[in-house]
Amino acid sequence: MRLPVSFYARPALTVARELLGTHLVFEQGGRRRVGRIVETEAYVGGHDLACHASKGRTPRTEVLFGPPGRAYVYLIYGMYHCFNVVTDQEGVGSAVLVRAVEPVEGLPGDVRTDGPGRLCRALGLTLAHNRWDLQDAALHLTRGEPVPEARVERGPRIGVDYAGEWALEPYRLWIRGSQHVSRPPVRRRRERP
DNA sequence: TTATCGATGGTA
DNA sequence: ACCATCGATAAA
Repeated sequence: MRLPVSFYARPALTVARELLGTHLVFEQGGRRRVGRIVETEAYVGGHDLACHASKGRTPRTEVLFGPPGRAYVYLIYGMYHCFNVVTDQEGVGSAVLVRAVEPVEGLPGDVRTDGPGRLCRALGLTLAHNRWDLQDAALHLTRGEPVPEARVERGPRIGVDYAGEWALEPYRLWIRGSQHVSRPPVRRRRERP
């Protein structure tokens, strides 16, 4: 049930695809929160100028080069967190950013989990969870209903314009039609009251 | 509806 | 100085 290390020990783009539909589980203070992953982004290695690993090995990026199946959580704009899973072989600085989940368990029905910052806030993920092993009973991923290829949509990654050509690569993946994807490609029409 | 702007702190 | 974001506000 829990995704094994072999799941993560593949190229980031492959993991980003396979992560769609899986469940992100985080337990803290006796509270269990679960979200179904509906949107991801692959950061494929040190040669990928959008990937933090392109800055080289630093105290912050070291975890990206470490063994697969660990959490990479960082602080962005001083107030939000982004949750990634480290992928590929040890020595390859790559990861997959989880950009949105659909509430499954332990989350108020009205809480927003679309967007990397919002989902971390909703689940309670912070810098304290950086470098955690994703085999941890309190933080891991589990299998979900497989998502057929026809339901997978791809496009450029968000917020990485500084990365030049790399910003154009279609490394953002999401489940077509999900109401929980951040910045839907087809502008969500307002529900009629 | 889209566009702009500022909060806020780790990292280098 | 920069930043893999968000939410408030303004403009239209």
